Amino acid sequence: MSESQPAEIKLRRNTPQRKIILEELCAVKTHPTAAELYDMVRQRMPRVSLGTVYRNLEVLHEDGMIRKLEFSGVETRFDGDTSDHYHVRCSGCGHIQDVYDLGPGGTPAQPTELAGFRIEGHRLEYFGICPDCQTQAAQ
Amino acid sequence: MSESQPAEIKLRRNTPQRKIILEELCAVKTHPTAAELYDMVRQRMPRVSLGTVYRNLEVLHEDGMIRKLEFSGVETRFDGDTSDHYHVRCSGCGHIQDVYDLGPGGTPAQPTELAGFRIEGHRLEYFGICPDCQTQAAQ
DNA sequence: GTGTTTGCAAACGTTTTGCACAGGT
DNA sequence: ACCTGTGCAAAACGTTTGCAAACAC
Repeated sequence: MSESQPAEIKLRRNTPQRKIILEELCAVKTHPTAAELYDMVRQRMPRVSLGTVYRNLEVLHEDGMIRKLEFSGVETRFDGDTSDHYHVRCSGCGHIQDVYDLGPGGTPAQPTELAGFRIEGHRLEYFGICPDCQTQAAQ
Repeated sequence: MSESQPAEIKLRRNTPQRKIILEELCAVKTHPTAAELYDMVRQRMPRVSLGTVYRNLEVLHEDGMIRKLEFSGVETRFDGDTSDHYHVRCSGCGHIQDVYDLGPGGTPAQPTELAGFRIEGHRLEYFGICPDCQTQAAQ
């Protein structure tokens, strides 16, 4: 309800769980799912729960510490690299690769090759606040 | 496994269920979820099942009759309009609006306004076949 | 007749949640 | 002391699937 622009900073306790989850995520160049991260964290902290991993990933995302890769149709993956880049996903094995350079123009106009991938297509989706919700928020 | 380029046409039986599902989807300019479509179809065919709706939406999508809007993080929505266009999704209410013109350049470079929406961001994701899977497929 | 499609219900995998307790500040 | 964060387990959610019967061709 009270989602303001600068995303009011919430008070956070600095728990070892959150610290380890972030460390593990930042330590890899893969883009693990919550379950994969859960396995990684469990090696250092055996009694951690999957719910905690989910809750902390959400918190870290809210605070802009990590990126959430909600690739359509498949499980969410997470990225400790918050720098500006895009992703290619393999339709075959699901592997996700970082893309830092979209090539000349930087348009979505379908490149045929990207980071060695044979590109089949792309998805460009915008999100924002619709006219109705803007009106409602103004009150 | 055998996903060839021209997508070999499968033999389809022309069932009333499939016909009605397609009709209902094409009749609206909204982008209904499978469950919403299920409700719509049920008014004309009370005994239809949700599984049938899902199966037929998949079939219609395979055959290129409809578009699947796998907006990240939320349930899949469907679009009877197969023409080339993009979508904006409202972060507030979830409403999805068609966008036929991305504006000058047609780049993802964040427009601040689109179809009356105040744009907060965009997501551009590519999909294709990774080098490893290409090698594997070549054999 | 044959093989696809259906309705039904149960299963699936991911994510979220309720709860009582532990622990950071 | 307060109140956020935790582990645990169960629930919720959207979607898929197994099956026997029904139906299109």
